[in-house]
Amino acid sequence: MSDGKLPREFYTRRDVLAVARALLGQRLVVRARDGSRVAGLVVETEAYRGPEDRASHAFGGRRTRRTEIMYRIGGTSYVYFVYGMHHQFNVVTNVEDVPHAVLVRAVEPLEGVARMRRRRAGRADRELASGPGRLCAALGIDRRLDGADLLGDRVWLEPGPRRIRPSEIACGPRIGIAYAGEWAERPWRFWLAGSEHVSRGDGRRRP
DNA sequence: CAGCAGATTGACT
DNA sequence: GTCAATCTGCTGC
Repeated sequence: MSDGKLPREFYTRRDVLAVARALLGQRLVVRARDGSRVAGLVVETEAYRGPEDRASHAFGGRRTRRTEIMYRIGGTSYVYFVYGMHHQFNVVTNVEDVPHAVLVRAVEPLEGVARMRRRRAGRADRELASGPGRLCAALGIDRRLDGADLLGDRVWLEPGPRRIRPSEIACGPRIGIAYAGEWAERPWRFWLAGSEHVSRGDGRRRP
């Protein structure tokens, strides 16, 4: 296995915050039904550190059919369905049995843009994948990809086109987890400062 | 097995 | 800024 995919060691690092930062600027690729590629540059992520993180689905070591995937080895895809209509794509990190994961919240369209425009009919390009539900719709990610190996051939990450400097990375509180108390305040959301493709979770929060 | 809230989005006041 | 859509998984009766 020596193609351009990010290696297993990228995902099995013990620090999920480091992986959340390192994912910025990488290329998320989904293989379409006809074998062609649809891909985007990761511009926004959030770290979830179960079992201690109250905002994580794996808080308290919760282990159900849905969360079971989070306990797999780093480099596994965790896709779940929320609000009755949206999918969310996560990257499982750390070693087996440690339920850490990174939610990919936004990507900048790179390949298969015509297909994304079709799937997201009527949206401006900067809104094609600027949100966790939007990027799943644009890239064609659904629960069929839950549990997929990110070193396999259905969905994976490749090194991005350029190196990201630490100074380009902004951080702030995670979105939509107000119920998580003090955990909601932790600055575990990361994005490429200045990107026009980050989610509106940004501007929408706080006065 | 009913009720409810959710790692959101888009339409509308 | 407000709110419905829509359904799964979890919780509790």
